[in-house]
Amino acid sequence: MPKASSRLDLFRFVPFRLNRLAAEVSAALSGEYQARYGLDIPEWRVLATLGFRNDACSAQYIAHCTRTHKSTISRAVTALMTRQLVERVENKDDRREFRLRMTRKGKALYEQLIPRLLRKESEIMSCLSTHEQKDFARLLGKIETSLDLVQTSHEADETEAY
Amino acid sequence: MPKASSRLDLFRFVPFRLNRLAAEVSAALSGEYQARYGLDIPEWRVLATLGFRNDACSAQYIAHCTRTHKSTISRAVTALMTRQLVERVENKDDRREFRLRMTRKGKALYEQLIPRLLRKESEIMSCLSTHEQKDFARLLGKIETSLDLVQTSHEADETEAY
DNA sequence: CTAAGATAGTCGCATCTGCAACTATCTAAA
DNA sequence: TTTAGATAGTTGCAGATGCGACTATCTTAG
Repeated sequence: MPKASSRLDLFRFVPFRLNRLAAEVSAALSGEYQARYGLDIPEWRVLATLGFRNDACSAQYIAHCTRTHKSTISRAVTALMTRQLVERVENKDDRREFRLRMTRKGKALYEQLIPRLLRKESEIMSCLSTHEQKDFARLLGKIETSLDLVQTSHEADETEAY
Repeated sequence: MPKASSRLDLFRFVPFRLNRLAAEVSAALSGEYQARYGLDIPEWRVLATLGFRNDACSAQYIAHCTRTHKSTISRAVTALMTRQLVERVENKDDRREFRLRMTRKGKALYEQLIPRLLRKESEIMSCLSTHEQKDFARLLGKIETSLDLVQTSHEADETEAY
């Protein structure tokens, strides 16, 4: 019996579709944070993390929970400090690390940026009904969990412990 | 009335989740095509396109339908030709372009690789039930359509026309 | 206390990839 | 036919980013 020749339709192949979709969505959003505010993705991730946790945290923590390499975060923090959007203070309890927080200027930018990004996200997702959006988020969540991508609050506490 | 302070939870923000998930899934697959066969993503996309369309096609066509920059495809094709996995022939009707196709060696590699990649995809998606997998694909498709990411067969014909 | 190993952050290096300029070729319009 | 503009593909360049080495600091075991 001859071996059936395998074929793979790239357009039905989930890894390819995720890559392409992620790239396209990022491009759609970059107009907001990049063109308008001169931020790249790692810089935006730093601000987003600092803004959500209304609290100073370390570069390492941001790297962990955004799954971004620490050198990338390091460079993003440097750039943000140069622009005086973020500042850091020594941690007396562990002098290896710094506590990062947004400056007043950084917070102002953040407050301007967030509604724009949320609006863009809504636009992109508006092709799905409310129910479908919830479903999509739920399914994404299941895949994330199975790939161990989900940062539990417990892990966050551990990383944050000092 | 004071303006409500906006916050954005990165872990619920779909663009971030898509980026992270796509990166993780790519990393999971790279063991198959990269570590085992020394292919990078653009090279794999070229092979996938040539393999699915059992037919010679141009670099430009591959760039269009995989949404990859033509310079990236050009370099991938060069690398694949060096390894004798792909060959190209002049198109007499349009001497600007070349018709690309896999060599026997390229097809052999492709035939080995496909089942591995499909198995990996299945593994990753196995955290969803069959019904959920279909649902996920359907929702992805709706988003892709609304972002105009879907290559219709009509467009394919147009691009392919010569 | 000391030594070995872990961790935070920085930086040089190599790689990847998008942009834009360039050549060659084709198409269409005057 | 000539010329302007479009298209296929290549390549130099620059920016982004992952890796690994490095320093400084902390932790833990003996």
